[in-house]
Amino acid sequence: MARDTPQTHGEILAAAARRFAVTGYRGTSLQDIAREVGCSKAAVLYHFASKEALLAELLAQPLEVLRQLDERLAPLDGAEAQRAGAEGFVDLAVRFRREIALLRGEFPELLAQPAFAHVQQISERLVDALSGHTDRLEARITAMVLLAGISEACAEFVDVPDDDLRPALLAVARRALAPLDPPSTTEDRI
Amino acid sequence: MARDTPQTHGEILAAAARRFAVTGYRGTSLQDIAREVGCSKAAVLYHFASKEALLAELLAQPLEVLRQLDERLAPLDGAEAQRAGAEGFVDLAVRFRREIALLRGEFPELLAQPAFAHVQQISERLVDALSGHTDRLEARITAMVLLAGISEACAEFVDVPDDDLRPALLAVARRALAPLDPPSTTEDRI
DNA sequence: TCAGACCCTGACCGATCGGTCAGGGTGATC
DNA sequence: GATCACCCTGACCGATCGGTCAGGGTCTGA
Repeated sequence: MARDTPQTHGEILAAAARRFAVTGYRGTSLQDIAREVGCSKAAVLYHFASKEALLAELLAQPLEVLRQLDERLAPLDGAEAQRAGAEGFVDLAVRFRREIALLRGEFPELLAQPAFAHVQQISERLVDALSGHTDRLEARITAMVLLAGISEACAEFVDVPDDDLRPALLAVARRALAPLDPPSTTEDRI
Repeated sequence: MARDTPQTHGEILAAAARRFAVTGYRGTSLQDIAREVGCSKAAVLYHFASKEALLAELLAQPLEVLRQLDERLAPLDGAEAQRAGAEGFVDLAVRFRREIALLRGEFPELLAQPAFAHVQQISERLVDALSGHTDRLEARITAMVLLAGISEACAEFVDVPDDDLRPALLAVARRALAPLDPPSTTEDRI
């Protein structure tokens, strides 16, 4: 038994993450990954049952963190949900920049697969929390702009240190959500 | 001479747009497009020199509009550039939802190709305008969040009428840019 | 009636994809 | 020295990709 693999397993995972971040999931072949590691394509498939399994393992941790965020947000309401949702998602996005970008950029259809069905649901609940559990179209659009924008910005500013990126993203989120946060229902029209 | 083609040309273009929007550029084969049109794959390649040429024609109009926006923004400065940039991009994104989503979602590498090099430059100038031509990291991050978020939201809310979507997006943009718009340099920290 | 442009087809091409498989090297255990 | 699990390789598979090609209908104009 012991551990599954000494080091190659991890090297393959890291190489895949690097390649996926540059050329995307579909744009990266097992051969590409093998070349980067310095082993054969068959070796990659010895450590991982399939290309999809490789992706799944790569996404396991960020998806688990996303699930935990979903759990934390469940009992919250209104402005509280918005604030916690924004902070939680910014943290997550900053921490898992590459993985989130990968997920968001390439998988309207992969996320539609049954194996990732729960992710879709969690995303919807996150939009719901960010919009303060309102059905108002404007609130939902704001939430979507923020979630997608934060994801993309994280992927784009890969080299910016976490401690610079996080507060800036939080500030944008707060400004964007501001007039919706206090229930100043005076302005309904733009 | 006369016109290039009677109707099939347009049908192929429309079918390609539909398929690309669902399964992405790479995820859509010429066979898929041909099947949707009801002709052979060879017919598709009779009307378009290559798959890439099909994409180029599909993107021609939105890219031209983007170029015009870039031109309009060139002489503007500061808050004026921000306002015009936000309004112009919201209009463009709402109008060309599918194409923008396609471009943004799939082509970190296709955009890197020489044929699309100018698009990359225009995008950078657009970020520049949205951040009020400032080098401040926070401003640039805000701009990126907005541009990416607006694109994604447009793709996500395909069924929302333009007249509902546009004002909502403009409102988000104004809120997100608000504290940066007047140069109230009192707050530098979050 | 014939020529030629136009539109399209089916067969085919080489390349590449994800994945399989038989077998070889190596190191620990008995 | 034999055994066996583990790690890995090169050769190979069927499928599919974008793209080519020779040729066949169809329509028009001379």
